[in-house]
Formats: sequence, C-alpha cells, structure tokens
Amino acid sequence: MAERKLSSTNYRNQSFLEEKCSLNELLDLVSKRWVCDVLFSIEEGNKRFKSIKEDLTFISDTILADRLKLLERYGFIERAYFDEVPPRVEYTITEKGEELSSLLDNMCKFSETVHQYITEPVRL
Amino acid sequence: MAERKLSSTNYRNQSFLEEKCSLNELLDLVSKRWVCDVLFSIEEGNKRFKSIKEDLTFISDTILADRLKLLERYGFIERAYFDEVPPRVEYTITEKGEELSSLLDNMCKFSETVHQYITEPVRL
DNA sequence: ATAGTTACTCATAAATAAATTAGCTATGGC
DNA sequence: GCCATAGCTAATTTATTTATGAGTAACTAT
Repeated sequence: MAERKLSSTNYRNQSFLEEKCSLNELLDLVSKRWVCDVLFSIEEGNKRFKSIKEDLTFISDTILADRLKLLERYGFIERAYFDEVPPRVEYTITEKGEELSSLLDNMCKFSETVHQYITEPVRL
Repeated sequence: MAERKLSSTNYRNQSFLEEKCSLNELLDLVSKRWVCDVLFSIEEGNKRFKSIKEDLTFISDTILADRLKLLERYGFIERAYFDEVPPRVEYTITEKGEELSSLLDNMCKFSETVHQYITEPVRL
C-alpha cells in the first residue's frame, strides 16, 4: 500500500492529534475498516486466515492480511505459524485484546441507544 | 464535500459493517479527524466557533464547520444561534455527548497503557 | 501431468477524506 | 466608501485508504 507523504498537512495534523492524546492513535487503528470485526471474529474462535475471511464475507485477502498484521503489531492478537504444507497459521486474542474488545462492547451498547435518535441518513 | 458513490464496493462494505453492528457507525463518526477533539473542546467550555478553532490550532474553518454539524446531527452537541451582528453562535455538549465523552475517556486511559508497548512506528 | 491447498505479497486502480482557496452576510466604526 | 467581524458554504486540489487481480511456495490427491 502507498507510502505516506511526510510533508503533507494531512500528516502533520494526524501527528499533532496523536501526540496531543493517544486516544487518537487508538481510534486511527480501530476505525480502519474491518479492524474491530477481525478482532471480534478471532475472539469468537476463528483462528485461521480462511475462517476469518469466510466469517467476514466481503473482506479481501489484501485487507485481511493487513489488518491482522496491524492487530498483531499493537499486541491485540498473537500469531502462531506452523511449518506445514499447505501452511497453517493460527491467531489468538491476547489479554490486551480482550480489554480492548470489552471497551468496544461498551461503546457498542451505547451506540445502540444513540441510533434510535437518528432518522435521516448522515452524510457530509 | 464530494458525494459518495452508492454503487462502489467501498460503500457496500461500509454499509454491511454498519448494519452488522452499530459500533461501526459510531466509530466512523468519532474517528473522523478532529471529531473527538472538537467534542472535548466544547466540553471544556469553548462555546464559540472561533474559540474552538483557536483551541485546536491547525483545524480549518471548513472542517470545523463540518464536524460541528456532524456532532449536532448525532445529538452530541447543541447549537444556539443569536441573531446579532456579527453573528453569535454557541455550542454546548448534551447529556448524550457527556456519555460519549466518558466512554472515550476510558479508551484514552486504556490507550495510554497500550502505547508503552509500541516502540517502532506502525505503518502499512 | 494437473489441479487444489493456505496464507499470504505486489502493483495498480478506484473511491473517499482532508485541506486549500475564495467568497458571502449584514452592520458598525473609521 | 471601505474594512473588519463571525460563522459559515462551495468548488477544487491533494493525500490517503480501500479494493482488484494476479501471482507465490511446496506439497497432496486425482
């Protein structure tokens, strides 16, 4: 995927916000498409690339691979590789991942109470 | 700002996820750049367009106007207009906004414990 | 010999989000 | 008559994210 342009205002603003508050960095991660859903899928017991992919219906290989890598990098999931043919890889959620998941659950409950109030589509 | 293309896979996937779980819709909102920061700024007592703008340093008029509109649409802030010259508008946080803010505070505390573990920059 | 398997990577194209620039409103002060 | 003011909007450009389509290893079953 494309490189970021370090000299852009876009980049400067993102960095500014992330430094101001680490919440912004966490939000940048969990708001990337499929990230939460991949985490939840693993939490529910889908360990393998293929079963996660099937669970999430429309996700592509490229994006799933990327999201798994991100979640691993942040320590929310762990990856175990078995040198077989065909290759086998198993993902599991970490303690930190469980913590994140429960915070997201809270937000989810809250979001359900919010959306009763929104009738018209919200678009920019 | 530009219209969305309703026939794109991108749009279908976003809709799919939002329908699957309303968390995704809430995350789409709060992860838009500056949204949380605007909310927090208002919570801290900045009522006017200009003072919020000054508080957030790099935000532009366009984006601030958009984010205020979004937050109002979701019922997290309220807008009061006073017909004076020059015009005066005051924003205040709602109860629902306070709730959201406290959920975000929890995430913020969590994110601080996470980031000690990340040493190298995370990039795709 | 060929097709199927899993968990990916790479290059590119399409879609979207964010930033920039300009302008608008009506009145009061100079 | 001209500029400043606050809180915006619209059109455009730039940057970034997401999706697509192809290809890889190395073995197994047909």
